[in-house]
Amino acid sequence: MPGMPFEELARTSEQVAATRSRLAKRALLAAALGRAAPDELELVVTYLSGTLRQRRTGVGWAALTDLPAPAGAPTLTVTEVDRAFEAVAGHAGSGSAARRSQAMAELFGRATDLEQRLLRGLIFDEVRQGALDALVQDGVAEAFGVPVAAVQRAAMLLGSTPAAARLAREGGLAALEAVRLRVGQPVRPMLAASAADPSAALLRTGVPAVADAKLDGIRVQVHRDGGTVRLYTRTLDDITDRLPEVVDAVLALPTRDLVLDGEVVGLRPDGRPLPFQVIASRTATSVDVAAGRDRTPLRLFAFDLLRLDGRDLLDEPLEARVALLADLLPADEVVPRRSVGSADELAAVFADVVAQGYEGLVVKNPQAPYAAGRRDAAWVKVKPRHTFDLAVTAAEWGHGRREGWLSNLHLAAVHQDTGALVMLGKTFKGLTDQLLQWQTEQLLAREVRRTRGTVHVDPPPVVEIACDGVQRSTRYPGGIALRFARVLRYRDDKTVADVDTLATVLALNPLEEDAPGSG
DNA sequence: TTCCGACAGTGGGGTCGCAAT
DNA sequence: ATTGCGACCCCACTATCGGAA
Repeated sequence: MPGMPFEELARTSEQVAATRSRLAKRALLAAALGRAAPDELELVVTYLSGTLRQRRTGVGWAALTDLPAPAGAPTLTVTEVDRAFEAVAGHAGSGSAARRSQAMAELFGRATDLEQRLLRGLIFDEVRQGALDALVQDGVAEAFGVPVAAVQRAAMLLGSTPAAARLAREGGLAALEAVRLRVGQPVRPMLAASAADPSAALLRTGVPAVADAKLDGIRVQVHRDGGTVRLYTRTLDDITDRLPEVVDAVLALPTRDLVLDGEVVGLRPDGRPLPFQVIASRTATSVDVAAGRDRTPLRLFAFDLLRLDGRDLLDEPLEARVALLADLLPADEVVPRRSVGSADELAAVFADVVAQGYEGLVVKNPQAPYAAGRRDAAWVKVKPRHTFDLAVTAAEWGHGRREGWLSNLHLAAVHQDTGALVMLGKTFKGLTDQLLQWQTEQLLAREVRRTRGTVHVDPPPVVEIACDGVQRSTRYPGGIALRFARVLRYRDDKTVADVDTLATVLALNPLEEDAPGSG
């Protein structure tokens, strides 16, 4: 059994990239899926989604310098490519970078030019063919003659589109519909769309609505099976070992098995949430967890219940799941929430939670079942928006569809004492194509200096910037950086004399609290 | 015919673990 | 001991296609 040529996938990817029609992309994907051998289907699904099966390979750009020239003729199979990545992933750690480079050189040396391009795309997560997991699910549905919704649901419950594809091929619709939520098998989380303000959110969810306080922490999915608890992140990574205090809290619940969805945060003595950075530090490390737990204890705030003591709740309406959650958990282990019946009421709740230090609200349709993805916007998040006028001191050339345009702007405030410009971060968000073109012309006309990839300008134009807040930074001279900055508009009526000061930006969030445990 | 939901793309800052220096 | 790389946590926004209205 020779196996599917990798070249065939490379050619499919090239063709998918070449058309903008989604229907045409879907047809190309379906054709390739239909040609895959049974034991290679999951790999084909993975590669056509633009990803590798191995979550971490340890291979980055440093390991891909000095690659051999492309092979003249294709010989690689899909399975051989997977084996090569499995080998380097296997000795990421014990092996040396040199060993990984060597293995990659061997793989690339056997790949044609077209294949090398796909390999690079898979490694760097930039295949850019205009099709990712969602479109591949469409392709799976077409290839095996099943409804897309069934593929989506099975992929959600299995946490895997390749696994859903295998079921679709082997057992059709019946096999897909037989998939059930299993304790210990993380499911893809339901996501929220976003809205500019509370009333806009309410227009999408309808009235009445459930308004949950939005906590700025780490999303965690909890699975308990008797005495065993597992915790998973949004991308379904297992972080159980990093949060023993959360495990203990779940074990203390009067239940045999459950699956619930929530946010992990830490609280200050006054009950207000800790900054995101502090929480991220705790959840990102598995070294000396006990010390971290003592210094910064974290807590789970649940907001949804997917299963309780053998009973599947995914298809129950939110209000029923929420009621069961309230019965099961102490009030201080559930996200603060209110039921609201009007836009005025919601606006008041929004002001209230923001004043209490929460990130905002997630407004929810009480009738909606639990379903992965953003479909139908049953959940809508709203956050307060802060704005500043800042100086654009430089801009970086864009990539991909922004090739040839100055895209990523360097933003600076004015120091209130010295008058010097202090860089606070960058942004490329909020720009229309028209604005990209316009700003490229404007900035080039002000060019004073150029370094690799960056054009420096003077005098700096002024932009109105929105952001979610500020955070500590070791990267920027002011010691702070903007969080989620985006361009609202250029202010041609303003000059650098009108730019906001560092003190003004800092006033948004004084960051006066020290690291927990230090005082 | 127009509208709008879903999707992909373009990247941002911070933090950690680990290997190389 | 420090630095650089890779991975992954949080995330906003625009353009586009194609089905819905």
